[in-house]
Amino acid sequence: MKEQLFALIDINNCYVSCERVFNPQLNDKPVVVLSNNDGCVVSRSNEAKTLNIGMAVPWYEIEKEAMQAGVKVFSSNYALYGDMSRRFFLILQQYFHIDDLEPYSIDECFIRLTPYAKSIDIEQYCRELISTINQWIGLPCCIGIGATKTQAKLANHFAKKRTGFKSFCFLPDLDFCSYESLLQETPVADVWGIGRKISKQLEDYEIYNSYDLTFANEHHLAKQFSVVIARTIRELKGQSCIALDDPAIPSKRILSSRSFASDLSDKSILKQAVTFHVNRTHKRLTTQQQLCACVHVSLYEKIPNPPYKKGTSHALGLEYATDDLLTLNHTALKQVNVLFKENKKYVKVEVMFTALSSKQQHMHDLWQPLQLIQQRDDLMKILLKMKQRYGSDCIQVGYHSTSPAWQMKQHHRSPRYTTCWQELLTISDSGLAVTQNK
DNA sequence: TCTGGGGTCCTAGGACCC
DNA sequence: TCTGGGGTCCTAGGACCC
Repeated sequence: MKEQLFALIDINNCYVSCERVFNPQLNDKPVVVLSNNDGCVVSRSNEAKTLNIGMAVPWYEIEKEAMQAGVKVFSSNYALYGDMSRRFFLILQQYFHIDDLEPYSIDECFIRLTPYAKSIDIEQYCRELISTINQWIGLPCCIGIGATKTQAKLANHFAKKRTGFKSFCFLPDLDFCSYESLLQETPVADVWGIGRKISKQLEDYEIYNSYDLTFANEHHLAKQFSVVIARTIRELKGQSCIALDDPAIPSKRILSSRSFASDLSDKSILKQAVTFHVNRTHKRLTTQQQLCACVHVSLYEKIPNPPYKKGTSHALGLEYATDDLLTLNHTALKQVNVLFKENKKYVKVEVMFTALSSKQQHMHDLWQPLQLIQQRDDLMKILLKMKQRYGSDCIQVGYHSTSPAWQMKQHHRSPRYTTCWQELLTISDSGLAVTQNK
């Protein structure tokens, strides 16, 4: 198999770096940016890191000490970060074809490098990119390159932490001994996909660093944990298992949530909050041109011990997938009535839409993406496409059993029947879903 | 009338990421 | 007294279908 190459580029200490662009006096000073409601630390400058200010630390825990140490603190300004991020991705598009880019977060992007490997000097090209980004929008970046996405992540980690690399690390160029010793010096929790819980549990298997994990028994660990860890091991060894995502594929879930500044127990205010979140979620739903199949509402109540809140949720499937705001809001509010309890203190509310396209994920490979077919012409187009793809004249037709009308499933389920291509020409019913006969 | 296997769909919850 | 706000994927288990 042909060797693949992935790069990961990201902005160093993104939010802090954005603040510094507009306030150069912050350079060389310890700076932190806080999350919503100034809850916890979400970005730190290197100077703040050396003061041992951890990521995601609750601000109230360190506020006093940090202020004494002269740390500059900012509430997050997502409009600013979003705008800087947009410029960052625009520059990337000048260097790589858009199909070779997978924006991974507001400040990170995976790049498919394989097509460029032969025609360019990769190191020179990447260093030029880093310097362009710095010159044009003032943001510092690092690039890591590996044969897999997990390796690229790791390489980016090295590029950032090891000054010797000077912001650029090309793993395939390292000799095996250097790679081995870097792996040994990297705690297993720093591997992409291995979090706090799993890394702790891995100690029972005498796996402490990335090297231990790379050469661990994949099948054994897969049994103990899940297939995810087996995939990570293969990726560490250079066997690519995680492909570049297609950014055109819309999200499966869209959610909006927020903690309240203070807890509340008034049902009508809670309903207002839910409506607010329905509005936000609905905006993203329509931007992505999706339909909502199911509305989930979660209310979080206050509890005395960490994590200080506990959620109860309720989901309601819609009879028809829709993007109608009034219907969605009505559905969400109904659930507040179900969930709400008098005398409880609520601290957070969440509204989530399951988008229609997620239904496709659960369907058999041979299912044509679920569509409600209103027009006979549309039906014919789909059937033609299926005929081309599967080369079959035999097609199964029925109301789809995964109609979003879960509550009314019994009413909507109809026997599927097998028919032939010619017969279908006479069908003009609406609300049909179509599948190839197995 | 009873039993069972194979499969799907859905929920809840856990772990991870930034 | 104070602990973001998005997302993803995976698993287990119950209900249901043929």
